[in-house]
Amino acid sequence: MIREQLVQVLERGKESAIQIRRLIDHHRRRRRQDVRDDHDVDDGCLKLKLKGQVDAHSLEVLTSFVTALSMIHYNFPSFDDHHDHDHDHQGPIKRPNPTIKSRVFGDWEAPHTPKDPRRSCKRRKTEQPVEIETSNMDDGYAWRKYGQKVIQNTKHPRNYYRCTHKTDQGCQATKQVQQISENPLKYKINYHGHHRCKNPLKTPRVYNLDLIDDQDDSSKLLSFEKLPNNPKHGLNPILFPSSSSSSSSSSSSKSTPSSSSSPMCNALVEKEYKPLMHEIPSEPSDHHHEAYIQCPSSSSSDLTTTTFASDDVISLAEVYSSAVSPYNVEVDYSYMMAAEYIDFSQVFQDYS
DNA sequence: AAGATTTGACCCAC
DNA sequence: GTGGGTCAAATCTT
Repeated sequence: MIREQLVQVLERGKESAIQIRRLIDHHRRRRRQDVRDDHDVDDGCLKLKLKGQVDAHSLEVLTSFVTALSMIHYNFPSFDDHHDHDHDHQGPIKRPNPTIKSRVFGDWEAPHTPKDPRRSCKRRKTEQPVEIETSNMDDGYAWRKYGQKVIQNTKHPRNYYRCTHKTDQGCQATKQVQQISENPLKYKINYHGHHRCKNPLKTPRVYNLDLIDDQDDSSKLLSFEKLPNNPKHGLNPILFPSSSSSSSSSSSSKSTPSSSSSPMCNALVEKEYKPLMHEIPSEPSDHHHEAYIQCPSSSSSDLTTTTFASDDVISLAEVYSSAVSPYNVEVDYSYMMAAEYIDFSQVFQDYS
């Protein structure tokens, strides 16, 4: 059973990787064609659109890996042992005896000693951190700073963050952020542990996605913001076509999503919108809503349900990902991992 | 007042 | 003994 799920998750990642390849090839061909035909090419617009599409697919690839690894770590803890021994060239890790120490999502907890409460929090990190370099400090998660340390041979101090939900939900995710000396505009971020909290994201996210219908040029974003013209349920799911040519016309008479803080938002939300989703009228909640999701290309009977926070602005891809996740609810949140984790500078080098 | 940040001290691995 | 990760009280911010 686990094996099938694992294959399924990885297959999805593979499919998305193929899509990325196709998108880039398609973009290259189209560009060559435009140059050959002597057409004016709005390169900036094209690049933005391609980036959005690649963003979405790369998110799926990343999610596939994260989900698969989580499944492996969770279901095959013995695999971790072999894995560590194989890759640790400094000799075998002195791992505590599992019979007396508990395993918590890849980290080994020290035994609890009431005399020294601090010691119970010390643990040996056996899991390799995920290391990225980025100029964007904000990865969308809610972090709380708990320390700062001057590290040898570095110009800037290292900052330590833990998930905001460590205390209320026991989330083990932490990250270390350090400014890179050679390039102060960039940060090296090490992520430790996985988010196990129910609501890891601090703000709604917006992605520019064109992956629902390749012929249709529009991206589709769903807003769950409360609008005055729908007082009954307080929910007004909206489909925003995003094939905008001008930059900012958020002053549209119609409503815009609540997460206007997103830099992509104004560019995306412009033209008239039309309802796509049908909310479930029963039990409206202040915080979460269930919603029927209908794929534009599917028949009307083909509906799935999912739940999102009332002020979420999310992409259809996230909805689909959430709805079809074969694993469990925890995994669903990994679909919302920050797209910024991927460095696209290489991908788009060709087009700059 | 509650939540976030700062910062010196503590603790563990090396 | 030292460096780095974490704690927790004090302080700041909202």
